[in-house]
Amino acid sequence: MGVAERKARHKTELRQEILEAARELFVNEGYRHVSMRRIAEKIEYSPTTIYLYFRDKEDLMFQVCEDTFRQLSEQFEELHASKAGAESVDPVEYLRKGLEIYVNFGLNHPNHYKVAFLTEPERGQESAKYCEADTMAMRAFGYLRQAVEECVVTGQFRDGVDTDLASEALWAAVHGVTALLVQYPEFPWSARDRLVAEVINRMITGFRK
Amino acid sequence: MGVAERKARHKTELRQEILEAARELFVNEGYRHVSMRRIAEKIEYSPTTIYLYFRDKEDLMFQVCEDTFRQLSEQFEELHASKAGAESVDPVEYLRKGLEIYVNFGLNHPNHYKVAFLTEPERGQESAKYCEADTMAMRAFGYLRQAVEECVVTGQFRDGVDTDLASEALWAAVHGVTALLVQYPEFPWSARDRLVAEVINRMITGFRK
DNA sequence: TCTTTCGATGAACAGCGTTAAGTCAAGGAT
DNA sequence: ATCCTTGACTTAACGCTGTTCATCGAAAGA
Repeated sequence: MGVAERKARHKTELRQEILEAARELFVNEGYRHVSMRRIAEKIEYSPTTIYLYFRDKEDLMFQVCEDTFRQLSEQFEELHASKAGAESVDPVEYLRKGLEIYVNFGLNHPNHYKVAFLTEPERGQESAKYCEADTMAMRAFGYLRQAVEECVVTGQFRDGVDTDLASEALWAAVHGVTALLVQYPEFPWSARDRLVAEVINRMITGFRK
Repeated sequence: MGVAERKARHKTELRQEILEAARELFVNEGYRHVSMRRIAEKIEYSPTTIYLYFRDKEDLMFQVCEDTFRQLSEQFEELHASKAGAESVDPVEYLRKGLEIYVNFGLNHPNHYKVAFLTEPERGQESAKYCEADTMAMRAFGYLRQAVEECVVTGQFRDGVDTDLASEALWAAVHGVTALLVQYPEFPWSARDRLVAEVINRMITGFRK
């Protein structure tokens, strides 16, 4: 009964092919400027075929972003793993590195970041789709929260710092600088590195004892 | 020769009517979900008439946002004026109030905020349109910078704080929290007020002596 | 060989932003 | 009073869009 398996394999392959074509177009041209017909053309299938694999255009983009944010999670995991190897790591420095990874990830994948966080969602669809517990973006947020908690329990942070509140505030801050740099690259910002470091450092200083 | 004047008056009236209809639709339903045809229907004119008054849909939205951000500038001016009346004002508290005004403005005009800062711009058009020097948004940023400078020159901030860098960093932080709250209102954030205050307070603490 | 299954498609729908050509009333000129 | 011009406005259309539905056709099972 290898037939069903071969078919299934082909199905997942085609699905992957669609995802890759869509990713390339979305990343280079942005969500709004890519049509289903162009994606179909790129993979040399009919536009309707895509709908056999993805509910609609938004779902397709969501899956593309999931793949990308999986990479972000993996970078966090690498960081986590490197900590296990080292002798002893300053929890605050660990947190700082995580925040830097986050911002750099956004700067290196601007269109994914735009779509995931800077695109007006379709009406009626929950805007919080990317925020649901089982998404890659939320998994990444989990790493951030963990790093913050480490700072709290080891007494690096001031008394009374709430882990959840602090995590959200830090996320908001790094999201802010990432979003502005990604969306308005032409704006005469101070040097990117300096600005990113400034946001991260000032926030951390605000929390640190 | 009152004829030309009457015509000109009628023209500006109709222009205003279009702006108001567009504002209501955009604010209630979001940029992407409002069509030129629906705006035209609302004002009981043909869709093409709108193009006699605005270059295209994006230009129309830009003008709507300019009107709204003018309100933000006015709120900053009010704050500035209230300072002139008072005996002596702590520059840091003045800055904090400005930041709070900014965030609350975004939370009170979520769709304007989305369009101005969270909408993927059309291809080929400069994304930095809202960032050009003569826009209302940039005028508002000028107020922020001024408030930061006041903190720097009165010695409220740590040594070596760069006014431009600090202004951008603060803007990034408040933009971040505003953007996340506006875009993902369903996310189980900590209480809005607390989160906003956390971001602002930690940043200010990071700068303050 | 006949039937069923199901992935893929062509044609179509309703809507979009935008443009070119045309209409028609009002104002100025003779 | 008639003609001409101006210009605000509309009608019709173009080339798109995302999406759906009925249909086709090849491969698998009976």
